[in-house]
Amino acid sequence: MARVTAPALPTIAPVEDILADLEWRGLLAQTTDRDALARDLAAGVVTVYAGFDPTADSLHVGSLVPLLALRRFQLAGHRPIPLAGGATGFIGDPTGRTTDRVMMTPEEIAARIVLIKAQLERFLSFDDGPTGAILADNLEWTAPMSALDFLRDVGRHFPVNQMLARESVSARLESGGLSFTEMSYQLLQSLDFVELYRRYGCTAQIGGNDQWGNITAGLDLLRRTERASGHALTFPLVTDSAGQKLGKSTGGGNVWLDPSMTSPYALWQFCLNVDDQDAGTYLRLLTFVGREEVAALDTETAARPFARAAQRRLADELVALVHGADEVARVQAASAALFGGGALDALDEDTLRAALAEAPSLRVEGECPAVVDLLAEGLGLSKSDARRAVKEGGAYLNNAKVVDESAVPADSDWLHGRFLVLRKGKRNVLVVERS
RNA sequence: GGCGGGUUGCCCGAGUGGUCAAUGGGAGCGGACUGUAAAUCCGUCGGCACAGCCUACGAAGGUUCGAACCCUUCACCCGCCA
Repeated sequence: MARVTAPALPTIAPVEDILADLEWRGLLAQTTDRDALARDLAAGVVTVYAGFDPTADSLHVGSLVPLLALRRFQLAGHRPIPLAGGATGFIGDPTGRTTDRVMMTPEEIAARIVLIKAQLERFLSFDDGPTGAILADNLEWTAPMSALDFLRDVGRHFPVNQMLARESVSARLESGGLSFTEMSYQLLQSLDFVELYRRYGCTAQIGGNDQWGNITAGLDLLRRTERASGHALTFPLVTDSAGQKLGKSTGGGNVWLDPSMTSPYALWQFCLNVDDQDAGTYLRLLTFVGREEVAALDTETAARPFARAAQRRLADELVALVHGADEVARVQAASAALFGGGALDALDEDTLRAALAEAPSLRVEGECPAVVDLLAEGLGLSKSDARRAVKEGGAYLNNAKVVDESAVPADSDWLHGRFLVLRKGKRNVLVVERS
């Protein structure tokens, strides 16, 4: 039996020095005493945690930075703890916000936590060994605590003048103030660090650079209550070359990990459309591809930008990481079919069917609606938007421009008698199937 | 509790009785150019049964032939005072 020749995705390049690797990837913004951290990492298993608040029903591509960083630590022989913010999600982190968060009901948060936890579990190995990951939820130790205990045991250690000085708080004071509830966020996060230390000997917390204040607050609390010292490590806040936060699609929406919110196809397309100058950066941040290979891809992209080698690799790696290697081939086939540029009637039925599963699609029965209605329905546009697309010459039926706003697909338009490929602009494709 | 300021479309932000679906900027979308990239230029940018109609300027009432704009009450935010 011949071995399967398809490359094993995702690629996991071996790493000798975790800190050096993080630095090369552009994942090191600040650390507390770096030499001490390096010594601890070299001396044995270090338990590292990162927190994930349930701000939506799914994590998004941006959340992958800390999550994959946990995995990087695990691969380097350390124990990762992904922490779901069942309690902190209640409060809402004021960091980087100018107004109060909208409070969610406990039921909403609980439902979200279930979803988030399932996603956190996908990226780490939860074996019984010394580096097996531990899934934690800060509601576990926060919920049983009384308000009095909290104020006495935790609040006591927080000088208000220091809290006020923190960037996340002072920024809010400038822009209209914040509630006591929100200001308490840093106490909760600090308590998490201490609890994870007590329970699992966790001595390091990682997060975005905007979390620096919250993380060091935790270190302070750890020192005061446990007389223990820990480490903080933050990543630079990643933005693309246009200053957008990582993981925002061109449409402005988040690129989610949940396939029902962002399809594998959409994720792959998102990667393929990454700016040339961001592709290498993303490869470093969001994949485990090694140094030499990334350098080669950078060179290749600079030499033949139109081939988008880095973007393609990023797309393959990320889809494999998030949705599994099996999904990659399907998505590639769908993308090739829909963007092949050739005559669509040359495509075979199987390819079209595959595209149907990956790309936005629509099923019609009986009489076929007008092109405008199909676009609106299938791509989630308003009728006005769809009509406008036609008016502006941006609507295509089987790669032919649609000029008439009231056009209805003719019988001869159906590929293989049952498929239509509609497009709005260059990259929004819709496959329609009739039964 | 008192006084003052504020609440406009996805965001910022003009407008202060008719000419306002509401100036401008950003984001987004479409086109041209390309490589499903960037930059640039042009267009577009509430909804719909689309040469028209409907809904909108925090909420509810009122004045008026006519209100985002004037009045009243309410909600929320900010500042100062208690």
